[in-house]
Amino acid sequence: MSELHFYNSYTRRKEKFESITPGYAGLYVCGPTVSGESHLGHARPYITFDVVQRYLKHLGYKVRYVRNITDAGHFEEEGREATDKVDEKAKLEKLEPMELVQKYTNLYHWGMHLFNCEDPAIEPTATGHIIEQISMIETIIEKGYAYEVNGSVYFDVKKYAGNYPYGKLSGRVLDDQLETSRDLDGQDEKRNKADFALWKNAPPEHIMRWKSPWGDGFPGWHIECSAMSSKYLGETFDIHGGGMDLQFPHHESEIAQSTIAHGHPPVRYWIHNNMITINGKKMGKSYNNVIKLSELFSGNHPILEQAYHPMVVRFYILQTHYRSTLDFSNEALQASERAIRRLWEAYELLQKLNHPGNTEAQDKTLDQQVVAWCNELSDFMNDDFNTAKVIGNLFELAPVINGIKGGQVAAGALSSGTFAMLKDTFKIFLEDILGMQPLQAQQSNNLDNVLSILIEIRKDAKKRKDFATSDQIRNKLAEGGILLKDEKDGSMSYTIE
RNA sequence: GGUCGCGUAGCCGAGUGGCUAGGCACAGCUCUGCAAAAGCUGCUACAGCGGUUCGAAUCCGCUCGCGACCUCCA
Repeated sequence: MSELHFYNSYTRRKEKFESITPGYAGLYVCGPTVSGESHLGHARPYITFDVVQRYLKHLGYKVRYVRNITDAGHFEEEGREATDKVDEKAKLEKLEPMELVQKYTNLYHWGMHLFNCEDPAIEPTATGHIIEQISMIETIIEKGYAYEVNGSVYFDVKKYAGNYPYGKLSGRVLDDQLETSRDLDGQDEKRNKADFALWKNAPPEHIMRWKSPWGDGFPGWHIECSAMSSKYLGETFDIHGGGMDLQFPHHESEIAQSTIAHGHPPVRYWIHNNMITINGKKMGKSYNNVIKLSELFSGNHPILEQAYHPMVVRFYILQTHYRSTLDFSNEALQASERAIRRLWEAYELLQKLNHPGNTEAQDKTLDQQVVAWCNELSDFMNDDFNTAKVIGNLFELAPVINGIKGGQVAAGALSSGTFAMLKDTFKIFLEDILGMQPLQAQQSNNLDNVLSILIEIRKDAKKRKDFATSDQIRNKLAEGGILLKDEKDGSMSYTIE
Protein backbone atom coordinates (compact mmCIF):
# COMPACT_ATOMS: atom_id res chain seq x y z
CA MET A 1 0.00 0.00 0.00
CA SER A 2 1.44 3.31 -1.05
CA GLU A 3 1.54 6.48 1.01
CA LEU A 4 0.20 9.91 0.16
CA HIS A 5 2.46 11.98 -2.05
CA PHE A 6 1.57 15.19 -3.79
CA TYR A 7 3.16 18.04 -5.67
CA ASN A 8 4.43 20.83 -3.48
CA SER A 9 4.48 24.08 -5.43
CA TYR A 10 7.10 25.45 -3.08
CA THR A 11 9.69 22.79 -3.85
CA ARG A 12 8.33 22.02 -7.32
CA ARG A 13 8.31 18.29 -6.85
CA LYS A 14 6.15 15.55 -5.47
CA GLU A 15 6.73 14.92 -1.80
CA LYS A 16 5.51 12.47 0.76
CA PHE A 17 2.96 14.08 3.04
CA GLU A 18 3.96 14.09 6.67
CA SER A 19 1.75 16.15 8.92
CA ILE A 20 3.23 18.25 11.68
CA THR A 21 1.12 16.57 14.33
CA PRO A 22 0.65 12.88 13.58
CA GLY A 23 -2.97 12.09 12.93
CA TYR A 24 -3.95 15.71 12.38
CA ALA A 25 -3.88 17.78 9.21
CA GLY A 26 -4.36 21.53 8.86
CA LEU A 27 -5.58 22.82 5.52
CA TYR A 28 -6.07 26.45 4.57
CA VAL A 29 -7.66 27.38 1.26
CA CYS A 30 -8.14 30.87 -0.11
CA GLY A 31 -11.86 31.43 -0.38
CA PRO A 32 -13.85 33.88 -2.43
CA THR A 33 -14.03 37.63 -2.43
CA VAL A 34 -17.73 38.09 -1.92
CA SER A 35 -18.12 41.21 -3.98
CA GLY A 36 -19.69 39.25 -6.83
CA GLU A 37 -21.17 35.93 -7.76
CA SER A 38 -18.94 32.86 -8.04
CA HIS A 39 -18.31 31.53 -11.52
CA LEU A 40 -17.22 28.24 -13.04
CA GLY A 41 -13.55 29.09 -12.56
CA HIS A 42 -14.08 29.46 -8.83
CA ALA A 43 -15.65 26.04 -8.67
CA ARG A 44 -12.38 24.33 -9.43
CA PRO A 45 -10.37 25.07 -6.28
CA TYR A 46 -13.34 24.46 -4.03
CA ILE A 47 -14.06 21.08 -5.59
CA THR A 48 -10.38 20.20 -5.81
CA PHE A 49 -9.70 20.96 -2.17
CA ASP A 50 -12.96 19.40 -1.08
CA VAL A 51 -11.61 16.15 -2.49
CA VAL A 52 -8.24 16.77 -0.83
CA GLN A 53 -9.81 17.20 2.59
CA ARG A 54 -12.15 14.26 2.01
CA TYR A 55 -9.19 12.08 1.12
CA LEU A 56 -7.19 13.19 4.13
CA LYS A 57 -10.17 12.26 6.29
CA HIS A 58 -10.43 8.94 4.51
CA LEU A 59 -6.79 8.29 5.40
CA GLY A 60 -7.73 8.79 9.03
CA TYR A 61 -6.50 12.32 9.62
CA LYS A 62 -8.47 14.64 11.81
CA VAL A 63 -8.67 17.54 9.39
CA ARG A 64 -9.14 21.16 10.28
CA TYR A 65 -10.22 22.72 7.01
CA VAL A 66 -10.17 26.51 7.05
CA ARG A 67 -11.47 28.45 4.07
CA ASN A 68 -11.82 32.18 4.42
CA ILE A 69 -14.31 34.69 3.12
CA THR A 70 -12.80 37.93 1.91
CA ASP A 71 -15.44 40.49 2.73
CA ALA A 72 -13.34 43.55 3.34
CA GLY A 73 -12.57 43.86 -0.32
CA HIS A 74 -9.28 43.87 -2.09
CA PHE A 75 -7.68 46.87 -3.63
CA GLU A 76 -4.82 47.70 -5.86
CA GLU A 77 -2.02 47.69 -3.38
CA GLU A 78 0.26 49.16 -5.98
CA GLY A 79 -1.68 52.34 -5.94
CA ARG A 80 -3.93 53.40 -8.75
CA GLU A 81 -7.31 53.83 -7.06
CA ALA A 82 -6.66 52.47 -3.67
CA THR A 83 -10.36 51.80 -3.35
CA ASP A 84 -12.19 49.01 -1.74
CA LYS A 85 -13.90 46.85 -4.34
CA VAL A 86 -16.71 45.87 -2.07
CA ASP A 87 -17.39 49.47 -1.32
CA GLU A 88 -17.49 50.48 -4.99
CA LYS A 89 -19.94 47.79 -5.97
CA ALA A 90 -22.08 48.67 -3.02
CA LYS A 91 -22.54 52.19 -4.24
CA LEU A 92 -23.54 50.95 -7.66
CA GLU A 93 -26.14 48.66 -6.27
CA LYS A 94 -27.18 51.03 -3.52
CA LEU A 95 -26.69 48.46 -0.83
CA GLU A 96 -24.93 48.53 2.45
CA PRO A 97 -21.49 46.92 2.07
CA MET A 98 -22.37 44.23 4.54
CA GLU A 99 -25.67 43.60 2.80
CA LEU A 100 -23.82 43.02 -0.44
CA VAL A 101 -21.30 40.79 1.27
CA GLN A 102 -24.08 38.78 2.85
CA LYS A 103 -25.86 38.35 -0.46
CA TYR A 104 -22.85 36.96 -2.25
CA THR A 105 -21.77 34.88 0.70
CA ASN A 106 -25.19 33.23 0.66
CA LEU A 107 -24.99 32.65 -3.08
CA TYR A 108 -21.55 31.15 -2.70
CA HIS A 109 -22.73 28.77 0.00
CA TRP A 110 -25.67 27.82 -2.20
CA GLY A 111 -23.25 26.85 -4.98
CA MET A 112 -20.93 24.94 -2.68
CA HIS A 113 -23.79 22.89 -1.30
CA LEU A 114 -25.07 22.05 -4.78
CA PHE A 115 -21.55 20.89 -5.61
CA ASN A 116 -21.69 18.74 -2.49
CA CYS A 117 -18.60 20.44 -1.09
CA GLU A 118 -18.37 19.80 2.61
CA ASP A 119 -18.41 22.88 4.80
CA PRO A 120 -15.04 23.92 6.15
CA ALA A 121 -14.48 23.51 9.86
CA ILE A 122 -13.88 27.24 10.15
CA GLU A 123 -14.85 29.90 7.65
CA PRO A 124 -13.29 33.09 8.98
CA THR A 125 -14.06 36.50 7.52
CA ALA A 126 -11.56 39.27 6.98
CA THR A 127 -13.80 41.84 8.66
CA GLY A 128 -14.05 39.62 11.71
CA HIS A 129 -10.27 39.58 12.15
CA ILE A 130 -9.25 43.22 11.89
CA ILE A 131 -7.68 43.13 15.35
CA GLU A 132 -5.55 40.13 14.48
CA GLN A 133 -4.43 41.78 11.27
CA ILE A 134 -3.50 45.04 12.98
CA SER A 135 -1.60 43.14 15.60
CA MET A 136 0.35 41.23 12.98
CA ILE A 137 1.18 44.43 11.12
CA GLU A 138 2.46 45.96 14.38
CA THR A 139 4.76 42.99 14.85
CA ILE A 140 6.13 43.34 11.35
CA ILE A 141 6.80 47.04 11.95
CA GLU A 142 8.53 46.25 15.23
CA LYS A 143 10.78 43.80 13.45
CA GLY A 144 11.71 46.50 10.98
CA TYR A 145 10.20 45.11 7.81
CA ALA A 146 7.35 47.55 7.33
CA TYR A 147 7.06 51.31 7.27
CA GLU A 148 4.26 53.81 7.57
CA VAL A 149 3.59 56.56 5.07
CA ASN A 150 0.58 58.88 5.29
CA GLY A 151 -1.51 56.43 7.28
CA SER A 152 -0.66 53.47 5.12
CA VAL A 153 1.76 50.70 5.98
CA TYR A 154 3.90 48.91 3.41
CA PHE A 155 5.95 45.77 3.59
CA ASP A 156 9.62 46.32 2.76
CA VAL A 157 10.13 43.64 0.14
CA LYS A 158 13.65 44.70 -0.77
CA LYS A 159 14.87 44.39 2.79
CA TYR A 160 13.09 41.06 3.14
CA ALA A 161 14.61 39.73 -0.07
CA GLY A 162 18.05 40.55 1.26
CA ASN A 163 17.64 38.11 4.13
CA TYR A 164 15.04 35.58 2.98
CA PRO A 165 14.27 33.64 -0.19
CA TYR A 166 11.71 36.03 -1.63
CA GLY A 167 10.17 34.81 -4.86
CA LYS A 168 10.88 31.13 -4.31
CA LEU A 169 7.25 30.06 -4.46
CA SER A 170 6.43 31.93 -7.64
CA GLY A 171 9.85 31.71 -9.26
CA ARG A 172 10.42 35.41 -9.30
CA VAL A 173 13.54 37.52 -9.07
CA LEU A 174 13.24 40.69 -7.04
CA ASP A 175 15.28 42.76 -9.45
CA ASP A 176 12.69 42.14 -12.14
CA GLN A 177 9.99 43.34 -9.84
CA LEU A 178 11.93 46.47 -8.96
CA GLU A 179 12.57 47.29 -12.58
CA THR A 180 9.02 46.86 -13.72
CA SER A 181 8.23 49.62 -16.15
CA ARG A 182 4.73 50.08 -14.82
CA ASP A 183 4.07 53.58 -13.68
CA LEU A 184 1.22 53.46 -11.25
CA ASP A 185 -0.33 56.06 -9.01
CA GLY A 186 0.56 55.98 -5.38
CA GLN A 187 3.93 54.47 -6.13
CA ASP A 188 5.58 57.45 -4.58
CA GLU A 189 4.54 56.30 -1.13
CA LYS A 190 6.48 53.11 -1.49
CA ARG A 191 10.20 52.81 -1.09
CA ASN A 192 10.24 50.23 -3.87
CA LYS A 193 7.77 49.17 -6.46
CA ALA A 194 7.74 45.61 -5.20
CA ASP A 195 6.51 46.67 -1.77
CA PHE A 196 2.92 45.81 -0.95
CA ALA A 197 0.37 47.32 1.39
CA LEU A 198 -0.33 45.87 4.80
CA TRP A 199 -2.70 48.66 5.72
CA LYS A 200 -4.25 51.36 3.58
CA ASN A 201 -5.34 54.76 4.67
CA ALA A 202 -9.05 55.21 3.94
CA PRO A 203 -10.15 58.32 2.10
CA PRO A 204 -13.16 60.06 3.68
CA GLU A 205 -15.68 58.59 1.22
CA HIS A 206 -14.66 55.07 2.08
CA ILE A 207 -17.46 53.37 3.99
CA MET A 208 -15.58 50.29 5.14
CA ARG A 209 -13.00 51.63 7.57
CA TRP A 210 -11.50 50.71 10.86
CA LYS A 211 -9.50 52.54 13.48
CA SER A 212 -5.83 51.63 13.64
CA PRO A 213 -2.60 52.96 15.11
CA TRP A 214 -2.03 54.60 11.71
CA GLY A 215 -5.44 56.22 11.42
CA ASP A 216 -8.68 55.10 9.82
CA GLY A 217 -8.17 52.57 7.07
CA PHE A 218 -8.53 49.02 5.94
CA PRO A 219 -6.25 46.00 5.76
CA GLY A 220 -4.15 45.00 2.78
CA TRP A 221 -5.23 42.01 0.78
CA HIS A 222 -2.57 39.54 1.79
CA ILE A 223 -2.51 40.10 5.54
CA GLU A 224 -5.94 38.58 6.18
CA CYS A 225 -4.89 35.11 5.11
CA SER A 226 -1.71 35.25 7.16
CA ALA A 227 -3.54 36.45 10.24
CA MET A 228 -6.40 33.96 10.01
CA SER A 229 -4.41 30.91 8.99
CA SER A 230 -1.97 31.33 11.85
CA LYS A 231 -4.78 31.98 14.31
CA TYR A 232 -6.63 28.76 13.52
CA LEU A 233 -3.92 26.44 12.24
CA GLY A 234 -0.80 27.67 13.98
CA GLU A 235 2.27 29.60 12.95
CA THR A 236 3.33 26.65 10.84
CA PHE A 237 0.66 24.49 9.30
CA ASP A 238 0.48 21.62 6.88
CA ILE A 239 -1.18 22.59 3.63
CA HIS A 240 -2.12 25.85 1.96
CA GLY A 241 -4.17 25.65 -1.20
CA GLY A 242 -5.47 28.01 -3.83
CA GLY A 243 -5.55 28.81 -7.50
CA MET A 244 -2.33 29.14 -9.45
CA ASP A 245 -3.08 32.76 -10.17
CA LEU A 246 -2.72 33.49 -6.46
CA GLN A 247 0.87 32.28 -6.30
CA PHE A 248 2.04 35.77 -7.03
CA PRO A 249 1.69 38.15 -5.44
CA HIS A 250 -0.77 36.83 -2.87
CA HIS A 251 0.91 33.67 -1.61
CA GLU A 252 4.40 35.04 -2.00
CA SER A 253 3.38 37.97 0.19
CA GLU A 254 1.78 35.68 2.74
CA ILE A 255 5.05 33.83 3.10
CA ALA A 256 6.99 37.07 3.54
CA GLN A 257 4.62 38.52 6.15
CA SER A 258 4.37 35.37 8.17
CA THR A 259 8.07 34.68 8.02
CA ILE A 260 8.79 38.08 9.58
CA ALA A 261 5.94 38.01 12.06
CA HIS A 262 6.63 34.49 13.30
CA GLY A 263 10.26 33.96 12.49
CA HIS A 264 9.70 31.04 10.13
CA PRO A 265 7.77 30.17 6.97
CA PRO A 266 4.07 29.49 7.54
CA VAL A 267 3.38 26.49 5.33
CA ARG A 268 4.88 23.05 4.74
CA TYR A 269 3.05 22.14 1.54
CA TRP A 270 1.59 24.45 -1.06
CA ILE A 271 -0.96 23.10 -3.51
CA HIS A 272 -2.15 25.12 -6.50
CA ASN A 273 -4.89 24.13 -8.89
CA ASN A 274 -4.73 25.14 -12.54
CA MET A 275 -7.22 27.36 -14.32
CA ILE A 276 -10.41 26.67 -16.22
CA THR A 277 -10.19 28.18 -19.66
CA ILE A 278 -12.80 29.00 -22.24
CA ASN A 279 -11.70 29.06 -25.85
CA GLY A 280 -8.19 28.70 -24.54
CA LYS A 281 -8.37 31.82 -22.37
CA LYS A 282 -8.51 31.82 -18.63
CA MET A 283 -12.00 32.38 -17.31
CA GLY A 284 -11.87 35.55 -15.29
CA LYS A 285 -13.48 38.88 -14.85
CA SER A 286 -10.59 40.63 -16.55
CA TYR A 287 -11.36 38.69 -19.72
CA ASN A 288 -15.07 39.23 -19.39
CA ASN A 289 -15.75 35.60 -20.22
CA VAL A 290 -17.15 34.21 -17.01
CA ILE A 291 -20.05 31.83 -16.66
CA LYS A 292 -21.61 32.32 -13.26
CA LEU A 293 -22.70 29.27 -11.31
CA SER A 294 -26.36 30.26 -11.44
CA GLU A 295 -26.07 30.58 -15.22
CA LEU A 296 -24.32 27.26 -15.49
CA PHE A 297 -27.00 25.45 -13.50
CA SER A 298 -29.86 27.13 -15.38
CA GLY A 299 -28.33 27.15 -18.86
CA ASN A 300 -29.10 30.85 -19.03
CA HIS A 301 -26.01 32.15 -20.83
CA PRO A 302 -25.35 32.73 -24.54
CA ILE A 303 -22.48 30.26 -24.62
CA LEU A 304 -24.42 27.47 -22.95
CA GLU A 305 -26.37 24.99 -25.07
CA GLN A 306 -28.15 23.61 -22.03
CA ALA A 307 -28.22 23.65 -18.25
CA TYR A 308 -25.61 21.56 -16.49
CA HIS A 309 -26.27 19.76 -13.25
CA PRO A 310 -23.81 20.60 -10.46
CA MET A 311 -22.77 16.95 -10.28
CA VAL A 312 -21.98 16.97 -13.98
CA VAL A 313 -19.73 19.96 -13.42
CA ARG A 314 -18.09 18.33 -10.43
CA PHE A 315 -17.45 15.18 -12.41
CA TYR A 316 -16.15 17.16 -15.35
CA ILE A 317 -13.66 18.91 -13.09
CA LEU A 318 -12.52 15.69 -11.43
CA GLN A 319 -12.01 13.93 -14.76
CA THR A 320 -8.98 16.15 -15.27
CA HIS A 321 -5.95 16.30 -13.02
CA TYR A 322 -6.10 19.43 -10.89
CA ARG A 323 -2.75 20.74 -12.13
CA SER A 324 -3.78 20.71 -15.79
CA THR A 325 -5.73 23.45 -17.44
CA LEU A 326 -9.28 22.47 -18.22
CA ASP A 327 -10.98 23.94 -21.25
CA PHE A 328 -14.69 24.56 -21.08
CA SER A 329 -16.91 23.47 -23.94
CA ASN A 330 -20.49 22.32 -24.23
CA GLU A 331 -19.25 19.16 -25.89
CA ALA A 332 -17.00 18.35 -22.94
CA LEU A 333 -19.76 18.99 -20.39
CA GLN A 334 -22.22 16.91 -22.36
CA ALA A 335 -19.75 14.05 -22.58
CA SER A 336 -19.31 14.26 -18.82
CA GLU A 337 -23.05 14.21 -18.31
CA ARG A 338 -23.48 10.96 -20.21
CA ALA A 339 -20.46 9.49 -18.53
CA ILE A 340 -21.54 10.19 -14.97
CA ARG A 341 -25.08 9.01 -15.66
CA ARG A 342 -23.77 5.69 -16.91
CA LEU A 343 -21.30 5.34 -14.06
CA TRP A 344 -23.86 6.25 -11.44
CA GLU A 345 -26.37 3.75 -12.81
CA ALA A 346 -23.78 1.01 -12.60
CA TYR A 347 -23.05 2.09 -9.05
CA GLU A 348 -26.71 2.01 -8.02
CA LEU A 349 -27.08 -1.36 -9.67
CA LEU A 350 -24.08 -2.69 -7.77
CA GLN A 351 -25.60 -1.72 -4.45
CA LYS A 352 -28.76 -3.67 -5.34
CA LEU A 353 -27.04 -6.77 -6.66
CA ASN A 354 -26.80 -9.86 -4.51
CA HIS A 355 -24.00 -12.37 -4.61
CA PRO A 356 -24.78 -16.10 -4.73
CA GLY A 357 -22.41 -16.69 -1.83
CA ASN A 358 -19.59 -18.74 -3.30
CA THR A 359 -16.34 -18.00 -1.51
CA GLU A 360 -14.30 -19.22 -4.47
CA ALA A 361 -14.28 -17.11 -7.59
CA GLN A 362 -15.66 -18.89 -10.64
CA ASP A 363 -13.62 -16.63 -12.88
CA LYS A 364 -10.28 -16.27 -11.17
CA THR A 365 -8.82 -14.02 -13.84
CA LEU A 366 -11.66 -11.54 -13.61
CA ASP A 367 -11.66 -11.76 -9.84
CA GLN A 368 -8.00 -10.84 -9.68
CA GLN A 369 -8.48 -8.06 -12.19
CA VAL A 370 -11.29 -6.58 -10.11
CA VAL A 371 -9.20 -6.77 -6.96
CA ALA A 372 -6.34 -5.06 -8.79
CA TRP A 373 -8.56 -2.30 -10.15
CA CYS A 374 -9.96 -1.65 -6.69
CA ASN A 375 -6.57 -1.61 -5.02
CA GLU A 376 -5.15 0.77 -7.58
CA LEU A 377 -7.62 3.46 -6.58
CA SER A 378 -5.69 4.28 -3.41
CA ASP A 379 -2.43 4.34 -5.32
CA PHE A 380 -3.91 6.83 -7.75
CA MET A 381 -5.13 9.12 -5.00
CA ASN A 382 -1.83 8.80 -3.21
CA ASP A 383 -0.06 9.92 -6.34
CA ASP A 384 -0.97 13.61 -6.32
CA PHE A 385 -4.73 13.12 -6.01
CA ASN A 386 -5.12 11.64 -9.47
CA THR A 387 -8.90 11.64 -9.64
CA ALA A 388 -8.76 11.21 -13.42
CA LYS A 389 -7.18 7.79 -13.01
CA VAL A 390 -9.60 6.87 -10.24
CA ILE A 391 -12.51 7.60 -12.56
CA GLY A 392 -10.80 5.63 -15.32
CA ASN A 393 -10.71 2.54 -13.12
CA LEU A 394 -14.30 2.97 -11.99
CA PHE A 395 -15.22 2.81 -15.66
CA GLU A 396 -13.25 -0.40 -15.97
CA LEU A 397 -15.42 -1.85 -13.23
CA ALA A 398 -18.73 -0.69 -14.67
CA PRO A 399 -18.95 -3.38 -17.40
CA VAL A 400 -18.31 -6.07 -14.81
CA ILE A 401 -21.23 -4.80 -12.74
CA ASN A 402 -23.53 -4.37 -15.73
CA GLY A 403 -22.41 -7.73 -17.06
CA ILE A 404 -23.44 -9.50 -13.87
CA LYS A 405 -26.92 -8.09 -14.26
CA GLY A 406 -27.08 -8.66 -18.00
CA GLY A 407 -25.87 -12.22 -17.70
CA GLN A 408 -22.66 -11.72 -19.68
CA VAL A 409 -20.76 -12.21 -16.42
CA ALA A 410 -21.68 -15.16 -14.21
CA ALA A 411 -23.29 -14.24 -10.91
CA GLY A 412 -20.60 -16.12 -9.06
CA ALA A 413 -17.70 -15.03 -11.26
CA LEU A 414 -16.33 -13.06 -8.36
CA SER A 415 -15.80 -14.53 -4.92
CA SER A 416 -18.12 -13.26 -2.23
CA GLY A 417 -15.16 -11.46 -0.66
CA THR A 418 -14.22 -9.67 -3.86
CA PHE A 419 -17.83 -8.77 -4.52
CA ALA A 420 -18.16 -7.23 -1.08
CA MET A 421 -14.92 -5.35 -1.56
CA LEU A 422 -16.12 -4.06 -4.91
CA LYS A 423 -19.28 -2.74 -3.31
CA ASP A 424 -17.42 -1.01 -0.49
CA THR A 425 -14.68 0.37 -2.68
CA PHE A 426 -17.06 1.82 -5.21
CA LYS A 427 -19.00 3.55 -2.47
CA ILE A 428 -15.93 4.91 -0.73
CA PHE A 429 -14.31 6.33 -3.83
CA LEU A 430 -17.30 7.55 -5.78
CA GLU A 431 -19.37 8.94 -2.92
CA ASP A 432 -17.06 9.59 0.01
CA ILE A 433 -13.87 10.69 -1.73
CA LEU A 434 -14.96 12.08 -5.08
CA GLY A 435 -18.06 13.37 -3.34
CA MET A 436 -20.47 12.44 -6.11
CA GLN A 437 -24.22 12.37 -5.60
CA PRO A 438 -27.11 11.19 -7.76
CA LEU A 439 -28.13 13.61 -10.52
CA GLN A 440 -31.76 13.30 -9.65
CA ALA A 441 -33.40 13.69 -6.33
CA GLN A 442 -34.98 10.72 -4.67
CA GLN A 443 -38.31 10.08 -6.41
CA SER A 444 -41.38 10.55 -4.38
CA ASN A 445 -43.46 7.53 -3.47
CA ASN A 446 -46.42 9.01 -5.26
CA LEU A 447 -44.62 9.17 -8.56
CA ASP A 448 -43.30 5.68 -8.06
CA ASN A 449 -46.81 4.38 -7.44
CA VAL A 450 -48.19 6.06 -10.53
CA LEU A 451 -45.43 4.68 -12.67
CA SER A 452 -45.98 1.22 -11.29
CA ILE A 453 -49.55 1.38 -12.53
CA LEU A 454 -48.46 2.46 -16.00
CA ILE A 455 -45.85 -0.26 -16.06
CA GLU A 456 -48.48 -2.87 -15.19
CA ILE A 457 -50.76 -1.67 -17.98
CA ARG A 458 -47.86 -1.79 -20.40
CA LYS A 459 -46.94 -5.30 -19.33
CA ASP A 460 -50.50 -6.45 -20.00
CA ALA A 461 -50.51 -4.78 -23.39
CA LYS A 462 -47.27 -6.49 -24.30
CA LYS A 463 -48.67 -9.84 -23.24
CA ARG A 464 -51.58 -9.29 -25.61
CA LYS A 465 -49.08 -8.19 -28.26
CA ASP A 466 -50.85 -4.84 -28.25
CA PHE A 467 -47.67 -3.02 -29.14
CA ALA A 468 -49.52 0.13 -30.14
CA THR A 469 -50.58 0.63 -26.53
CA SER A 470 -47.26 -0.41 -25.03
CA ASP A 471 -45.34 1.89 -27.35
CA GLN A 472 -47.74 4.72 -26.66
CA ILE A 473 -47.12 4.48 -22.94
CA ARG A 474 -43.38 4.36 -23.43
CA ASN A 475 -43.30 7.19 -25.96
CA LYS A 476 -45.57 9.50 -24.02
CA LEU A 477 -43.56 9.01 -20.88
CA ALA A 478 -40.36 9.63 -22.83
CA GLU A 479 -41.77 12.96 -23.96
CA GLY A 480 -42.10 13.81 -20.29
CA GLY A 481 -38.53 12.80 -19.63
CA ILE A 482 -39.24 9.39 -18.12
CA LEU A 483 -37.47 6.55 -19.89
CA LEU A 484 -38.85 3.03 -19.58
CA LYS A 485 -36.53 0.11 -20.05
CA ASP A 486 -37.62 -3.47 -20.65
CA GLU A 487 -35.31 -5.65 -18.69
CA LYS A 488 -34.30 -9.12 -19.85
CA ASP A 489 -36.18 -10.83 -17.06
CA GLY A 490 -39.45 -9.25 -18.18
CA SER A 491 -39.51 -6.54 -15.57
CA MET A 492 -39.47 -2.86 -16.38
CA SER A 493 -37.54 -0.02 -14.87
CA TYR A 494 -37.51 3.69 -15.44
CA THR A 495 -35.11 6.55 -15.25
CA ILE A 496 -35.92 10.23 -15.10
CA GLU A 497 -33.86 12.55 -17.24
C1' G B 1 10.37 41.73 -22.54
C1' G B 2 11.09 38.33 -17.89
C1' U B 3 9.51 33.68 -15.43
C1' C B 4 6.81 29.20 -15.83
C1' G B 5 3.79 25.73 -18.30
C1' C B 6 1.30 23.27 -22.33
C1' G B 7 0.63 21.10 -27.48
C1' U B 8 -1.88 13.24 -27.08
C1' A B 9 -6.73 9.89 -32.02
C1' G B 10 -13.50 13.36 -34.41
C1' C B 11 -13.94 15.82 -29.24
C1' C B 12 -12.44 15.76 -23.86
C1' G B 13 -8.50 13.78 -21.34
C1' A B 14 -4.66 10.24 -18.13
C1' G B 15 0.07 8.96 -18.82
C1' U B 16 6.15 6.41 -13.88
C1' G B 17 11.48 5.19 -21.42
C1' G B 18 9.53 -0.75 -23.11
C1' C B 19 3.09 -3.64 -21.89
C1' U B 20 -4.18 -0.98 -25.99
C1' A B 21 -5.63 4.66 -19.58
C1' G B 22 -10.52 6.17 -19.51
C1' G B 23 -14.85 8.97 -21.20
C1' C B 24 -17.96 10.99 -25.25
C1' A B 25 -18.99 10.34 -30.41
C1' C B 26 -18.99 6.85 -34.52
C1' A B 27 -19.46 1.70 -36.93
C1' G B 28 -20.61 -3.60 -36.58
C1' C B 29 -22.56 -7.57 -33.65
C1' U B 30 -25.47 -9.91 -29.31
C1' C B 31 -29.95 -9.29 -26.62
C1' U B 32 -35.06 -7.31 -27.86
C1' G B 33 -41.94 -7.39 -30.80
C1' C B 34 -39.52 -2.63 -31.75
C1' A B 35 -36.66 0.60 -28.91
C1' A B 36 -33.66 2.11 -24.98
C1' A B 37 -30.19 0.27 -21.75
C1' A B 38 -26.41 -3.22 -21.26
C1' G B 39 -22.47 -6.47 -23.21
C1' C B 40 -18.75 -7.59 -27.03
C1' U B 41 -15.69 -5.88 -31.17
C1' G B 42 -13.47 -2.02 -34.14
C1' C B 43 -11.39 3.13 -34.59
C1' U B 44 -4.09 2.59 -31.74
C1' A B 45 -2.73 9.10 -31.38
C1' C B 46 1.27 11.57 -29.13
C1' A B 47 2.92 19.72 -32.92
C1' G B 48 7.52 19.62 -36.30
C1' C B 49 12.78 18.62 -36.80
C1' G B 50 17.16 16.64 -34.74
C1' G B 51 19.73 14.05 -30.65
C1' U B 52 20.56 10.40 -26.39
C1' U B 53 19.04 5.06 -25.97
C1' C B 54 18.64 -1.73 -27.77
C1' G B 55 13.95 1.04 -27.20
C1' A B 56 11.00 7.94 -26.30
C1' A B 57 4.40 10.49 -26.03
C1' U B 58 7.79 10.14 -21.82
C1' C B 59 14.91 12.51 -21.43
C1' C B 60 17.94 16.65 -24.17
C1' G B 61 18.21 20.63 -28.02
C1' C B 62 16.02 23.68 -31.68
C1' U B 63 11.60 25.46 -34.40
C1' C B 64 6.39 26.50 -34.68
C1' G B 65 1.73 27.28 -32.08
C1' C B 66 -1.00 28.30 -27.44
C1' G B 67 -1.55 29.81 -22.48
C1' A B 68 -0.58 31.52 -17.26
C1' C B 69 1.86 34.94 -14.00
C1' C B 70 4.57 39.63 -13.84
C1' U B 71 -1.83 44.41 -12.15
C1' C B 72 -7.57 42.69 -9.00
C1' C B 73 -8.19 37.57 -10.32
C1' A B 74 -9.66 30.57 -8.20
